[in-house]
Amino acid sequence: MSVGGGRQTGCVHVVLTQEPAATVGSVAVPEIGVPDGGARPGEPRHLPAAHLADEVRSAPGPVRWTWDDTNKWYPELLTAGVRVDRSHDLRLAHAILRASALTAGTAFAAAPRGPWDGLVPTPPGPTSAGLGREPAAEALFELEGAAAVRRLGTLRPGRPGEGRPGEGRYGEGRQGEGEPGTEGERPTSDTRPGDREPGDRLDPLAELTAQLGAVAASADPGRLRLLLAAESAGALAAAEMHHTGLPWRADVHDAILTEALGPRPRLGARPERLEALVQRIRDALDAPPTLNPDSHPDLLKAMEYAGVGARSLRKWELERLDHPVVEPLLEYKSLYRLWTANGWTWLDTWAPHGRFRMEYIVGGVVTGRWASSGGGALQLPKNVRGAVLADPGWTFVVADAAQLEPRVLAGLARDERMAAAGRTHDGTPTDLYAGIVATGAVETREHAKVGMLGAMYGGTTGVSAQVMPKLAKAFPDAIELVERAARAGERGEVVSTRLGRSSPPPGESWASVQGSAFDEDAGADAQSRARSQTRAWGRFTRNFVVQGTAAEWALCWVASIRRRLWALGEADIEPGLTPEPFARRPHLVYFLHDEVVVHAPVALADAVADEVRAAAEEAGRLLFAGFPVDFPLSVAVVESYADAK
DNA sequence: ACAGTTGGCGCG
DNA sequence: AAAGCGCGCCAACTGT
Repeated sequence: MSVGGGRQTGCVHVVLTQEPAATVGSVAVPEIGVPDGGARPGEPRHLPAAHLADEVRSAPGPVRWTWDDTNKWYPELLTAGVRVDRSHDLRLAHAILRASALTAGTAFAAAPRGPWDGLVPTPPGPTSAGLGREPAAEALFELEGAAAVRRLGTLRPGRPGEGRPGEGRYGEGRQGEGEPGTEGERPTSDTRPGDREPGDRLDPLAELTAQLGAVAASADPGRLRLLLAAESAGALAAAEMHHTGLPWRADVHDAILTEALGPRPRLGARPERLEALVQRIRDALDAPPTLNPDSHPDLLKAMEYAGVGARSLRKWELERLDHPVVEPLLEYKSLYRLWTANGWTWLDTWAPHGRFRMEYIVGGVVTGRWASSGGGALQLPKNVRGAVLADPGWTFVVADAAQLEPRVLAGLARDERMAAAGRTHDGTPTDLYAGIVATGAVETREHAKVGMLGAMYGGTTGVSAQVMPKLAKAFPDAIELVERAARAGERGEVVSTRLGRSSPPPGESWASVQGSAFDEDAGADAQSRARSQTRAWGRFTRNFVVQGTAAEWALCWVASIRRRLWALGEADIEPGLTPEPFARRPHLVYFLHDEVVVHAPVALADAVADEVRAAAEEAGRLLFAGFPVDFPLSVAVVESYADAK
């Protein structure tokens, strides 16, 4: 493939652009950080969409495939059995670079809103949008060009269980900048469909050039470069996990449900175990058969009438009461949750053919964590994890980072004492909370844990508040870092993670609430509202630096695991249900903030475990080079996810 | 009839 | 013990 004049040693960007006539043009520019800093595009080549997989497969050297949105391109390539090694997701990179404090003052940050601002993520899975596979798509491309691409990006193949939850999450257009800052409001964005002009068109090459310029001009190009590479690698991993899916045994899931709830009921009916509990609840409350336990107002009224003395239905509050209704009600709530959130309907909708194909939204959380849409990929309850069973001849390597956030805090603050608490005298990594106890700072592991959580979340009450001063004395650097982040947030300032992802500014209504508190005639309630809002934002920024940096560690970890697993090569094994290009290779199947699950041929399990550990060390080095903080994992090789930990 | 909010709980 | 961070999802409820 002729990738143009920018080709040097190392990695080039190849920019994929959707052309109006359903062709794919590719353009090459020098990699980030070439001496002149400029982008020198090669001649664009136009080729039929159907040829792209071959193009990628036969790329002669290291290429960073650069595209507007990973999910518009990669699913089709995976379906064709082609894996991409490196990528640059312009949408994700744009969002980071626009907000980062490291690029403040660059032309990129100062530019007015454009078509790349607030793009709505494309859902995963092969769709008509990327490569124009479907005839209808091609026709539209010819008619309307890029505008049609965007519209088609919102279409998706039908699924079992139409009208599935979360459908409205994806859509045309862009997201607004968001106006966070009203009381209790989180800094997430609202969709503002329709505010893109019809003539707007994404120009990936121009955007890449602008992004490379912003990185080069930033306060720390190295960190941003790492962040963008990790974010994009995460997008590849997420698309691959959707492609392969998480092994899911419907028969085992059904057995779990039947055991807990009774046999699957006819549509619209309660399972028999739930029905029996409803009877017990009604009896205990002396309530009529019309009492609907799913209606909070109804139930609270009936409980008040029966003199139970509950003012809410929260589990922890019910547990404190002494009344015959408590036990059946708590059990009902728990089983009801299983039934509605992860019952037979969920199984049919999300894991119909031996795989749960989760939809991750990379960068979907302000802190940089992944979000998910539909299926609740990040909330898989422990009681159904037994259905996650490896294919015959395969096994799972499950790994999670031990005490990730406090260790990240130690690294961020370069707190040598806290880092040292995470290992024994001979340097072996150990339980960080036990290590904190060993320093004499606090008395019990539970105190160490609650204290650290309080420090990172902004806890102000209970044990957490009691222990904090002790921690501050023993680990002044770490505590100082989160306290400073909190104070910055209270002043309305932006804070940043290790690699340069920055928190959103508080927003206009925040300022107006603050302003009204300073009025001459400000009432006490206005002042207290402002104060409470200020503190809430401080807790947000306090947590942002830790949670966000932990997310960066996890991104680097996943990126490294992904690369290392591929390097392990193929095993001599029956593919099972896993599609190419992973049919005979170990591959990531699940990611949960600080935990991964790798589906691996049994013969490779030990090698996989080694690579996962090596990847954790690599992630630590990438973020905190030269600072001695460890990121130990607990690793288990198991047939069932339920058996991990 | 439909969209947005609320209370509650699942996960880290 | 039950609040301090970040989410998604459900059903019921509220607003239009």
